[in-house]
Amino acid sequence: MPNSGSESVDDYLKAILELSGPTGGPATSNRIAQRLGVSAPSVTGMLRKLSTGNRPCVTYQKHHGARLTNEGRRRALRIVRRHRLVELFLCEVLGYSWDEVHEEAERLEHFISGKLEERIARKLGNPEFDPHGDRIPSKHGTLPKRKTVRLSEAPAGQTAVVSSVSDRDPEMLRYLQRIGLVPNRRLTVLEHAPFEGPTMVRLHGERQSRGISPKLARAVLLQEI
Amino acid sequence: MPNSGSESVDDYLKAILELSGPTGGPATSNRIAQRLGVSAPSVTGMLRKLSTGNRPCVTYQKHHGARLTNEGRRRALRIVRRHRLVELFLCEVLGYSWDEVHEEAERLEHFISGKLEERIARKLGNPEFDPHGDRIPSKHGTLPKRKTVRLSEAPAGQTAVVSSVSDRDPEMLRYLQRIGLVPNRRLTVLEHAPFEGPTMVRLHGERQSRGISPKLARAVLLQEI
DNA sequence: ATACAAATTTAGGCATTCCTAAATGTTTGC
DNA sequence: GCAAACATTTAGGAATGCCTAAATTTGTAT
Ligand SMILES: [Mn+2]
Ligand SMILES: [Mn+2]
Ligand SMILES: [Mn+2]
Ligand SMILES: [Mn+2]
Repeated sequence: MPNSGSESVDDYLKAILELSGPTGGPATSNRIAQRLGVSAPSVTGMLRKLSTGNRPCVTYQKHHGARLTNEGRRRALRIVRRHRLVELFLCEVLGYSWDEVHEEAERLEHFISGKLEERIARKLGNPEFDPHGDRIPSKHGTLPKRKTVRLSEAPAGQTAVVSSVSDRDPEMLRYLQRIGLVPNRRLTVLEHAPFEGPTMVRLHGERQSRGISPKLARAVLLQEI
Repeated sequence: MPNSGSESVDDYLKAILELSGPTGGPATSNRIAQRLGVSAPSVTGMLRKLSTGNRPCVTYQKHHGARLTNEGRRRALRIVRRHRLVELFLCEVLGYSWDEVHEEAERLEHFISGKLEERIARKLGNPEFDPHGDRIPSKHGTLPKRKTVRLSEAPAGQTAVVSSVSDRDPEMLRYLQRIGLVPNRRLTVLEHAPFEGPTMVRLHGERQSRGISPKLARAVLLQEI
C-alpha cells in the first residue's frame, strides 16, 4: 500500500508543513512535539518512520529536523484542503460559527474520502478561502502564497486589510469577531506601544482607535492593499 | 474516562446489536467475526474486554456468545443513529445516490460529535428514516421496532409495502432501484418458486410480474399495509 | 578550547487491535 | 453414550503510536 497514512501520520505531516513556514526550512522535533501535544521521543520515532520506506514523506537528519518531500507536501496539502473545506462547509451549510469549526475539522479531515471532498467543494462553489481567511489548497495540491505580515510586526502608519486570523483559540475568535477584526476588514496600524504594550489600530469605519494585545496581534495576518 | 470507545469498539457493539435481532438473543463469536471481517480469536479478546470494567457494554459467557447491556445498547444505537443520519445527509445535501452512502457512513459514523449529529438532524428536519428505509434511532436512544417480514418469507398472496432494503451491496441497490423495489413501494407476493427459485412479485403500477432471486428476496423487508 | 545547558535520540515499556496455530469445549449423529 | 465435527478460546506474536528515564549530541558562553 503506497497510499496509506493514518490519522497520526496526517497530523505530523500537517505540523511539519505549518512549522516549515513559507521558507520551507526544517521543523525541529521539539516544535513538532509541542504543536501535536506528544513527547519529543514520539516525534523522533515517527520522523524515522516517515523518512524511510519506498516513498518517504520527509527527509530527516538526526538532530537537524525534518523537511517534507514532494510526496509529503502533497499529502499534507490534501489534509489541509480537507480541513479548510470542512470548516467552511460547517459554517455555510450547518450553521456553525467560526470559533466552533476548527476542533471539528481537526478530527474530520482524516476521514473525508476523495469523493466527499469533491462533493463538499462543489456544494460550496469551489471556494478559495476558509472562514478564517486561509487559502484552501487546490484539488491538485497547489497553494499560492500570499505576502502577509503579522499585525504585531506591521509598520506603524500602514493601512492594510486583514488577511487571516489564527483559528485555534475559540475564545480569541469570539473576541476578534466582536471587535470586527475579521478577514477583509481594512485598518490602519497606529503604533506599537513599548514594553510589550498593545498595538494600536483604527478599524476603518470606526471612530475610536483600539488596543490589541501582543498575543492577539501575533494571531492576525495583514495584507497590503 | 467512562465515555471512551474506539472505532473498533463501536463496530463490535453495532455488530452485536444487529446480530441479536429483534429477540435480543446472544451473538456468537463466529458471526461477529464474519460480519466484521476479523478472526474469531480477535472477537474473543474484544468480548472479554467489553464485558469487564466498571461499565461493561456486553455480558459474555465463554462459548455462549455476547449480549449488549443497557449501556452497550445505548452506545450501539448512538452509532446507528449517526450512521443513518450521515447516509441521509449525503443523499439529501450532497447529491449522493443511495448505493454510495453506506461505505462513507461506515467510516464517518465514528467521528461525528454530538453537536454535529444535532446539526445534521436539524438540517434534515429530524428525519425518521434513512435512504434505505431503516428507522433512525432517536436522540435519546429509542428505536421503535416495526413488524416486518423478509420478502423471501412472506406468504404468497400477501400484499404489502417495502419497508427497507439491505444497504451493504451497492450493486444490489442499483438493481433494486432500477426495478423499482424501493421503500414504500407496494407489491403483491405471487409465489415462491421451488428449488431455491425466484420469488415472483407484482409491483403495483406495473403490468408484468417479476422474479426476485432468493438472495435479493432475503435483502428486502416488507410491512403489512 | 571547554564545560554547561538545551535539544534530541536511544532504551525499555505499555495499550490497542489484529493475526495464526494449537488446544479445548460443545453439539450432534450414530 | 461417544466420537467426530464444529465452535470457541488460549498462546504467542506483530504493528502502531504513545510514554518516561537515561544517554548523547549540539551549540553557546566563558
Ligand atoms: Mn482550522
Ligand atoms: Mn487532525
Ligand atoms: Mn448503512
Ligand atoms: Mn463503522
